[in-house]
Amino acid sequence: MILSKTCDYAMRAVFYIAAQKERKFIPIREVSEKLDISFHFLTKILQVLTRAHILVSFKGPNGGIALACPAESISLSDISKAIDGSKIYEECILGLDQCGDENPCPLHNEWKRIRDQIQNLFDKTTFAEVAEKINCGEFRITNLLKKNK
Amino acid sequence: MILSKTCDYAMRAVFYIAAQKERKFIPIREVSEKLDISFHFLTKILQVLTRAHILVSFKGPNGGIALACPAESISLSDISKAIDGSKIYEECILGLDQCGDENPCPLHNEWKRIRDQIQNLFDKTTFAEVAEKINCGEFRITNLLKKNK
DNA sequence: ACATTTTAGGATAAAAAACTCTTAATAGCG
DNA sequence: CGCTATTAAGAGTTTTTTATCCTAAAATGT
Repeated sequence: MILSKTCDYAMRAVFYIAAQKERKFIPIREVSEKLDISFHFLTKILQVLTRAHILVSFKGPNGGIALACPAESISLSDISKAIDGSKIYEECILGLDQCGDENPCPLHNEWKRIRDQIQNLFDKTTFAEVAEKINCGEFRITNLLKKNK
Repeated sequence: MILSKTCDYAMRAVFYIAAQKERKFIPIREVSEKLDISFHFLTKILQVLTRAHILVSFKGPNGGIALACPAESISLSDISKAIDGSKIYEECILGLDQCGDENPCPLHNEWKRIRDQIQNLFDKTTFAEVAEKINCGEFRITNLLKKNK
């Protein structure tokens, strides 16, 4: 798993919010129900994004959360870095410290190429693009199967 | 982290063994000391590889572990699958179930391309190649810094 | 002022991953 | 045979990640 589960939840939540163009504040409860993510846990995760100024929140009736800036200016890597940190973009695939062009592991050169592609994908993909894809209806951000309960 | 820490240890251990061309059975203790991995933990991990018939083991004096087949015929993905399973080659980056060409998530197409490259790298890279790289001395499989103790 | 809706945050629990320890089994050697 | 070197196996612990629960604080409408 390249992204933590926490980060997956965060991404999907922000996808959902971004896809609600017109609306202002979306209650976390609604997001949690639509995406089938534990409300309390999601609340916690989104607090991190609010503190990182990626989202803004508003308490009280008609409250909820909203993007802090236009979806065009938020990239996937903003979320991934806020939740999981930058390590996926820097880390050695074998977990070695200071693996770089100077002291490479045997897979460094090959892995670096792939890692850069991941970074490039996450950097260049904005939530505006993803929101459009979702709203065109051909892509989903929910599970097909409900969790076992 | 794309590979679990356990899998990283396994990879490095097999790298080490593969790099000892001439020798037969290498004691796990030696591997654990050279790579600075907990002996008992490494033992556990390598048992999995032995049960998967990637390694063979021999108890008693002059015992140890060795590759079960020539290093040319063991690929990185053999180890990764034995330890972590195949999920990294199949999983959705957002953690959604059944994300494929039929019910894609918004990142499916892009992620699939990258995931296939990872699979390709792991499938095509054999331990013979890596062993050669290690023996030529330009690549390392150990940490530079000792763990905090 | 009060009730309602909502986020914020702490405290805790459950599950998974990483690591440790102890004991058993096996093989070789004197 | 009995000693030693070595892996095998399994129980037990710690740490990290994921998830739940409860109470407080803020905003709104009446």
